[in-house]
Amino acid sequence: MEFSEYELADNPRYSLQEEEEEEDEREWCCTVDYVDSSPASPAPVAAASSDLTGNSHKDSIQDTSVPGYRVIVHIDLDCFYAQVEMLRNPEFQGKPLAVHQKHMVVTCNYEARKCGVSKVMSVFEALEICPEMVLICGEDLTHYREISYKITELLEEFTPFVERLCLDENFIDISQLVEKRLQRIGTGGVIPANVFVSGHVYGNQTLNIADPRHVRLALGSQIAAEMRTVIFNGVSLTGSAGIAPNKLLAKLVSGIFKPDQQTTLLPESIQDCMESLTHPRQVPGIGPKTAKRLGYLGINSIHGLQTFPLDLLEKDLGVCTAQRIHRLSFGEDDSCVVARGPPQSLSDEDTFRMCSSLDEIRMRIEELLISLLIRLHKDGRVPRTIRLTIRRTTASNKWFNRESRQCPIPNQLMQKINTGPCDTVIPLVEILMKLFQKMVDTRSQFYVSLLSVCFAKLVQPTLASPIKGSIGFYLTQKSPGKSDLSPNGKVRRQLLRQWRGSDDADPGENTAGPLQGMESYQESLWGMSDHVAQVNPNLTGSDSNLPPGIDVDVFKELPANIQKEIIADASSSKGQLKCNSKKEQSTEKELRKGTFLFRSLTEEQRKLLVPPDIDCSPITSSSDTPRLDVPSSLPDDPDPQLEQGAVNDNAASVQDCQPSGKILELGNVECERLTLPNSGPIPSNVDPKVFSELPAELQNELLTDWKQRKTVPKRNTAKLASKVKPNARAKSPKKITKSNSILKYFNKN
DNA sequence: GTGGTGTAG
DNA sequence: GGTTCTACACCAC
Repeated sequence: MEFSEYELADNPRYSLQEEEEEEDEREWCCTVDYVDSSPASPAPVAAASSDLTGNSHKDSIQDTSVPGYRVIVHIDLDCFYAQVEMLRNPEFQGKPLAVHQKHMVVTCNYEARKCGVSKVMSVFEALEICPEMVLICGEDLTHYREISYKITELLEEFTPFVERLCLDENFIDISQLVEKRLQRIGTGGVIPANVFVSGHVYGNQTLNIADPRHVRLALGSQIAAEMRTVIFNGVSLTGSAGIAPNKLLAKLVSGIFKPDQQTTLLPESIQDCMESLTHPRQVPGIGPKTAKRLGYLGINSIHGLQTFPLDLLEKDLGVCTAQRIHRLSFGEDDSCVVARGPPQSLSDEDTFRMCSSLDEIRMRIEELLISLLIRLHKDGRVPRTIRLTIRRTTASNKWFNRESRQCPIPNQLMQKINTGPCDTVIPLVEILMKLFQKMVDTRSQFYVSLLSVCFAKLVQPTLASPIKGSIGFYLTQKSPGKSDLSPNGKVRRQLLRQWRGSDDADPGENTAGPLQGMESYQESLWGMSDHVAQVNPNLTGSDSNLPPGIDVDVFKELPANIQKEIIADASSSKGQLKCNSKKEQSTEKELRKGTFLFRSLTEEQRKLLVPPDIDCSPITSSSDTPRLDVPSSLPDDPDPQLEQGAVNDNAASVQDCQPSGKILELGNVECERLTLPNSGPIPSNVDPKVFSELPAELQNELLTDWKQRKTVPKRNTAKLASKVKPNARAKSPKKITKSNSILKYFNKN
């Protein structure tokens, strides 16, 4: 087993130095001395394990070298989304509130539950039951994700053995914290008689301090209570906890007393606890499919599962699954708590009633992609794979299975993926459209009700060419007075937090409000903070004439000329950013994402902004040019827009995303001189109409760009494209500074 | 090793 | 079935 770089090298909290600090700050907290950063001390050996779903974990950090009774805590935030929303909108406190995604209520607070509202109820139904209910759309998970990671981080202050189950649930293995505390309170092996259980005990079972298992669980309950207190002090959210000898049981009992309570399960009550479940489906680890198959076997109760012949079960479900769920039915679960670190993939998806046109598919894919690119930029890692998932409804048969296709991301595109949407959106959309066409015969009628875009195989960019915004970038920067980048330094701790998405200071350094800093990361998205408010420092919400729905703070972050453009657009009834009630929200969202301008352009206009390094235009294949691994049987996309300005007449293909340079070529061809308002000469292969519809400033930017490119030594790019290696081309002098380019609004570098 | 699908929470 | 994610096992190639 190996510790991930994240776990050991990048996480200062697990260093010895930090342990000493932790001891000072919180004397009751056990030191984390089983993870030693010194090279002489080998990392703890982990056992391959499996979680409740049967997934094995080769990189578990469970330390099997320490004997003793396991104590696992499961913390489940109480109606998480609703709590977050009440925190963000204190005026909603005490009112019935539900959070919905599309037409479904996904969670609601206890006031709404009192009215009969429940999860997975339609919004319509919920409002009928409770007309005064506050309804909040929870489709944008950004805030929830932020707070969720903050909570995990707070828990990691106790121990590194924290496993995120989902946004609002964590498992914590506190076995070693318990052992430490035991050593501290037990003098000469004698346990004080005043050991108690914090919170409820399952079945009101009496604690027996003569039983070392009871003592450990009791101490565990105290640690769990402290964890809940830390969470509440840190983010003002309450949660319920379960304390038990394994993950399965901890999860089962955490929900018994809610909200803001906890339950400890003593070993003698395990069988009672399991038998209290009315159906196998209630066992975490037995999902709807498995439960259905059990139903076919006539197994509809825990007792039925426990007593069913294992060999028959194995025949039907396979040996592995059968044995696993059979053991689960007895409350046995030896799976380890696995700190997984950063997510292995980032995805975004959207559902809709029906989508049957390619244009709409493209638009939705682009929206998902831009949203994902922002998260990716913040993450700092680079994906090697992109995946498109769809759910379609055929005319003959309604089915809900998902289908997906994926492909590697071309190297040169991968390297640019974190620099800004201009560089990558269009080629990535083209890739995704190809993947879509790989699944759907677009020549016939199709209906799609879900689209999901996923970046997978996330890797750190090499330190040799770190991407700004990534941890790698900061680690290679030498800034005066901040040279402490040692594994134990607080700078590193902050970097970790930046990666996590909360830029606020260390606990203890910042005692301000619970949500402070949660949104601060947005300021740095796409490098907008590099060009910031000093452009127009006096602007305020009251005098800005901003269109409704635009966040003043975000607006102030924008360059002055863009601010003017927005105001001008707002005052014009024909402005591109004109808002209707629905559009207001998307405008704000886009502003927050820093992509509003890009999105306000037509596709053809955007293509003009594609930087020269990435090109989707067709190029004759070359042996030394990396190619995207999409089967050539894909139907070629006869997209005329792509062919515009192409080097040759080949049909556009995903495979042809090459670093050659559409704009570079534009700058090198003999230009037809056109007379347009604000115009100089524009390249012959630029549609004058498309160009003329661009905002004047963009026209000027492009003209300047083209003019500059004309100073680049002339060369036959069509030939060059097939000869020059990608890396060499990436470093070619054609890469013009973006300081005066509209691209600066999108690029941080 | 890669890609597609299914299961799970 | 309904949402929005994230993760991983298993299988085919």
